[in-house]
Amino acid sequence: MVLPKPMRINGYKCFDYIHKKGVRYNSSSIFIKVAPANPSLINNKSIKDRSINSFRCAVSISNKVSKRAVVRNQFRRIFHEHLQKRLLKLKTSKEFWILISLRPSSLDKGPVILLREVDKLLSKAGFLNDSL
RNA sequence: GAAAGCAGGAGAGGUGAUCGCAAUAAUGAUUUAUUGCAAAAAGCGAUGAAUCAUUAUUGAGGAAAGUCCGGGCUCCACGAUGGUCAAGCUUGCUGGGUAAUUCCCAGUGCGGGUGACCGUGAGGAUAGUGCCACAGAAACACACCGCCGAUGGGUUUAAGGAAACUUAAAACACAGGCAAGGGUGCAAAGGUGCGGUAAGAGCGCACCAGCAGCAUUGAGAGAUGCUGGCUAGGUAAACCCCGGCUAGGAGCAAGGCAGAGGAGCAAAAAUUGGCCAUCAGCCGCUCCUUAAGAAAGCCGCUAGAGGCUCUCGGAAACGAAAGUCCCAGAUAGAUGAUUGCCCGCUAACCUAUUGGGAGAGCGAACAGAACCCGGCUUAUGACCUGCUUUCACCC
RNA sequence: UGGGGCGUCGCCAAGCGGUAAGGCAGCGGGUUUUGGUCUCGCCAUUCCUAGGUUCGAAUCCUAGCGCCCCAG
Repeated sequence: MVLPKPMRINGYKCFDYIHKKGVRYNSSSIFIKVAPANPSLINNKSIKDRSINSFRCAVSISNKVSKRAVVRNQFRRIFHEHLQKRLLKLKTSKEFWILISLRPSSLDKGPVILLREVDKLLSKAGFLNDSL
């Protein structure tokens, strides 16, 4: 299961903005960056006006995590499905952009452990107070 | 029955359901732009764009990979054609195939295998240069041990002679002859046998191997036969020589067009230019910058040296003709999750058997399109089909 | 996409056809009352992997694996 297009982040400039302005939360095999939304950077009209809820997410998996594209695709699908479960019903007053990035050490851990780490990091950022 | 060889097939076992993602199409709704009717507004209509909803269709591989070759396509540079030189090329037996190739098919020679069959970078080493460690006499022309003492000279002995001296006499081995044998080494100057000789040697002969010439045969690489004189190691994936081929540079991040800004020319003609190769027709035109750091304005962008079926030509690679089909186009990058039924396989253990375990479990390998094709290479669990070989047993 | 380079002992490395130098580290002995210093010795079965050329490859050729760098 993959997030629908309006919940993803598009374009080089958006990622550049998150990397510069976002607040970083670390754990052993994952880090996430959270930034308030900046819709002026999105030029694509088809996506700009639509917003299902107040989040946009991106999952970034480096070549160093695994050389094989199949493995990286599997990780991406697992993460997207998990994020859809957690964030689809949440609503906040502001819009936020979230970037989730895997470190190379995450290959050895199973997906269950990694998803727990994501939950921890999201609650650190202040989004998942109730669910935990 | 066992062990092999070759060729091919197919690649989450099949088929449904629910949810989800992407693209396209249709319908409807909303918003918006242009425009028509209308004096204007309201309203109605047309066209386009965006979003949402519903429905339908489609949605990765045999290697999508490595990016190792060859092209298509695009722009820049460039008068045309031919030749020479330089440069580059794993280009290098023959004939064919292909858009092209370092690819494919068929054959020749050589090598491997009992065989089916497999492999093959397969021009030139008297065009030249280099290298061949250690060992060994010597690594390209040499003599350590050894063999000989024909020929020349000498010493000693023997025989003859009174002596000088003489001798188809013997021994020694100085000059000399030899390269058979030993030893060295990956490799030592064609190999084996017989003759021959002082000893030897292609010195002579027979067979084998190699070279040259001739004949026959084949499209050719070659094959077969006869004759000849006996012939100077290896290495060119060392430099090189010969023959052949290539002709520039960049690469879809190519590039093109909307759009934006600036400058100039022209003001309904003419000229120039564009659509467009020409006529007609239409249009204000030209130049520069920009047109995001790869999508996020559009095109390029998926109809292609395309797939499938059948026929014909060919030994095959492949070619020709006909019919039929449309089969991914994303851009932080779409293919996933759950599950029903059928099908296939299965461990420990129990039992002692075409069994239970099993109304359970598993259905797995390599692996993810990014402008597109053809090839090569590499990765790949379990499986299916056909042909062939060897061995064993039975009839 | 295009181009360039490197893999040799635990680490740094030399060698580019003929027995794989050297330093650091490690281990053992000696010197010393002990430690350090000094000194002697040991330490590469496979030179990233697999084929090939060669009498003989770390070295030459081909294919693969891994790592790094440059250009836009």
